[in-house]
Amino acid sequence: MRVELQGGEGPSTRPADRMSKRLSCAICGVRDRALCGALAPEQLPRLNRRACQRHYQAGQFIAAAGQRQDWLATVLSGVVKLTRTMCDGRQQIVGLLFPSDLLGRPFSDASPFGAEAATPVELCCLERPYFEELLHQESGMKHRLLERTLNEVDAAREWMLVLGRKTAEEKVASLILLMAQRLGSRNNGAATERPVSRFDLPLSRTEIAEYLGLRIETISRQLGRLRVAGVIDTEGGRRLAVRDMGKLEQLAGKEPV
Amino acid sequence: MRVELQGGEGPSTRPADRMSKRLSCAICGVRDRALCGALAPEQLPRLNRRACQRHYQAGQFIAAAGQRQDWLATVLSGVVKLTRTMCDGRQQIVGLLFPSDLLGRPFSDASPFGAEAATPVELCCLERPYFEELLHQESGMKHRLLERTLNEVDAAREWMLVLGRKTAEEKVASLILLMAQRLGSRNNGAATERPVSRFDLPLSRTEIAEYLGLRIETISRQLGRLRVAGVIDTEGGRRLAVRDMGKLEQLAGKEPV
DNA sequence: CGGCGTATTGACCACCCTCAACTGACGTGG
DNA sequence: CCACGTCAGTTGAGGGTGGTCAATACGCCG
Repeated sequence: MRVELQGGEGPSTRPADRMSKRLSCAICGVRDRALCGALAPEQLPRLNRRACQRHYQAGQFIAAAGQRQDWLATVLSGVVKLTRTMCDGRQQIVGLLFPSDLLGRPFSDASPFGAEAATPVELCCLERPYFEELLHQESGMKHRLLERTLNEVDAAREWMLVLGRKTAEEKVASLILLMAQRLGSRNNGAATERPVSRFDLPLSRTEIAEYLGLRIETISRQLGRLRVAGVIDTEGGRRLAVRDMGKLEQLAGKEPV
Repeated sequence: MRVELQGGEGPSTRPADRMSKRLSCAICGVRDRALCGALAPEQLPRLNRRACQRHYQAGQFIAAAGQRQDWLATVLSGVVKLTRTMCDGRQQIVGLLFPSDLLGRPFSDASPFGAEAATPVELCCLERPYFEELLHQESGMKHRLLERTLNEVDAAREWMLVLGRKTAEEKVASLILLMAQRLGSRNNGAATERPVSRFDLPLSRTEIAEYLGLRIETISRQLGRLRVAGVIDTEGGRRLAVRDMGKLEQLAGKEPV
């Protein structure tokens, strides 16, 4: 198989599909941060033609655990949760994907984890064989994937500390902090942004509990405690405002150094 | 910087260092599984000259969290634990490295995790700049690293289920199962081997507790329960024998499918 | 308004933590 | 040779955090 990508066709000769505007890499909001940001602008039109957009409603399944998945995707908008379920129904959220993150397990047909839309989600999908061939030809893209994956290992291990050693209060505080960091104003997903102090939680109480290894009632109680302590404000079910970021970090058990 | 690797010098012309035998890639027991297994045999002598072996006793620190680490290494023998510590002393083991695993965080000076020898450890070290340059030149090696890192993400996420959702008994059973899988007879570290039913735990009770998010007393009690249930035998502190592997898997909450 | 799903609050309790004492192996030194 | 200290592991008693079950409140929509 040979992926043709170099022969950048001239401008304004793109195929006459009506959806091309919605798929255009040129105006893609996450390209600079996604894997495809490693490609040169001339390569985009061809990539564009192989990409296909998919939409999911909140709660919809994107991929089942252990199932064969014949495409991979970049998250364009929304939040995707990766889950692991035991046979008796106990479930753990093992990761969250934000815009620009890659969904899918390269070089392996089936992932042991399920993927589910936590909010409405837009994906930009590529067929698996095409995607993997692209990786082999574009070493810059492969390098980006490697860096991303290394960061994900670090993040997963960091979360192991949360799950294994923190109290319920620290867990909830850690989650709020994580959300405040990743839900940057417009550039959702960037980790380096300054934390935002007012946002909608992309997860229900049940999902928060599944991410923190707690029960839903415990989440409610701890959020209540944080509210009466003046650390946060909760307005309705999902709207949340951080009143005292320093205190929140302290409660999350963040290292001083 | 240009890493010279291709010019394979002829046989029997190797430099007259007295330690070369102990460093020889030719007789290295983990090469086929380690990153350097992606290199052609002709490339080994030069790699050999840049590699340096280090030894650690059990309990010795290899790298401190947040500290700059100017080399990376392949684990030749022994078990390395990766730890994350909170300012009040609570500690979580976030990963274990077995022979052939890579120690260190490529493309980033400092890792947020500490590395400590759980058993006596032998490392095969390369300077960071040399290692990273090698990765750029040898795409096969880079690809191996990518696959390895993807597997590590999966393993870390799998462990998040253990930490977040399993009971103490299931946690201990899961750990024994993990050890039985990774401590293969001679090829320590290979994940695909059939589980071995008799081995020495590479971790103390305290370390097991730190890996499972439990207390040392709970470990003792759960091991006791597994022993009276006839699932395992404990002979002295660390020697352990699995009497009923099926029951152990069941207790670990392993999915049937 | 009534029905439904999600979130909150309360009462009770179990699992695991905490603290403490004890055992056994090992090494040192009188 | 045994006394002694140390360290890792075991065992026991009691308590606290978070789980469980149930009732209630709230938001959404027909």
